[in-house]
Amino acid sequence: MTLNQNTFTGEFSYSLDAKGRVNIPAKFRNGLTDDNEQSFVITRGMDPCIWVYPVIIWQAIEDELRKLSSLSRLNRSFVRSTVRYASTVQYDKQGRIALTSNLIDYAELGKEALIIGMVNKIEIWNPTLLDAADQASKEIESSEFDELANQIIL
Amino acid sequence: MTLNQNTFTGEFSYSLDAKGRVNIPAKFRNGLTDDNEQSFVITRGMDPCIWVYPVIIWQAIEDELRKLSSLSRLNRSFVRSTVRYASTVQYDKQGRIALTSNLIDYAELGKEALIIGMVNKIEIWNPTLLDAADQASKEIESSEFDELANQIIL
DNA sequence: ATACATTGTGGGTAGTTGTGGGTAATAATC
DNA sequence: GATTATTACCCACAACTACCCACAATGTAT
Repeated sequence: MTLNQNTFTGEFSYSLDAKGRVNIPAKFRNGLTDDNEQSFVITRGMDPCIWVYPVIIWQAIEDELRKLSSLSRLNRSFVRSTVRYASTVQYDKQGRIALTSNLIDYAELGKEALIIGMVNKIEIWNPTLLDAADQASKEIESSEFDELANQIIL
Repeated sequence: MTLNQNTFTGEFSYSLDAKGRVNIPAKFRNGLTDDNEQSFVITRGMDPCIWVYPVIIWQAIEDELRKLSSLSRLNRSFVRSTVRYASTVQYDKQGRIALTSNLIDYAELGKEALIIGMVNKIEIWNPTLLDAADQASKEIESSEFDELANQIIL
């Protein structure tokens, strides 16, 4: 089955082990192109979660960042904040990646972890925090969602 | 018979088996173009039912979502809510797809399932819930239907 | 009306996937 | 340099999923 490559959808409930490892769902691993060499870049998300990019996709982001002039203070600050917590990880023979303690703290991860496909990247959430985020957005966004939904035909 | 491809109409009453599989009506399978590789994307409907898209149609949606920048909180939230429950499934040699327990719960499916063609997608309903939805809409919509009917030539 | 093909339903089996933990190699600390 | 902590690699089990075969009911053609 040749679907879109390096593309992720769906939600999975997995667990962090004592060593801070999480499984990458088999469906996601199988969708990875070979040039990624079983590797992802993990970094802080803009929400309180961990973002996981295929290295190939991440390289494109790096290229964009490279174009931003360091003369601007805003640019420097933006580049720093996106790159600062990023590291490359390769999954082991069981399909797991090791998260850094820094990122685990940031996303407030306990034993449970929700893994969510976000098209071009993956998010790792503390289920409780995601619920809270869902609630918060539900009230605000329903009308704005309608507007977006009008642009994209479901 | 060469009707419109990837297009679905009609209602079928099928059953879920113990493993959570449903048959896709033969008429729907035969209408699928080959580039779908016998596969659909299943996800939450906006009503309490399951939406089933031919992968080709879904890929167009994904491409739209990919264009939305993750810098906007609204966009992140929108992408997450659309993609979160979506997964690709391929039907087996008997023409069945396996539903996820998540979606079965959401649509409150028991043994009976109503499968309804919705032109560019398919809906899977709990018959009881569909009756209820029918009742609820009957009262409200008849006048609004008239308005829509003026835009679309039947 | 009969024979044949197709379609829907059920279940068994083998392979895959998630999870836990053990051991060796590397790095950090005193 | 010795000891401890951390990281990477390997193996093992249990749960789940995908694949296969079988049968019954329905529809179609001769």
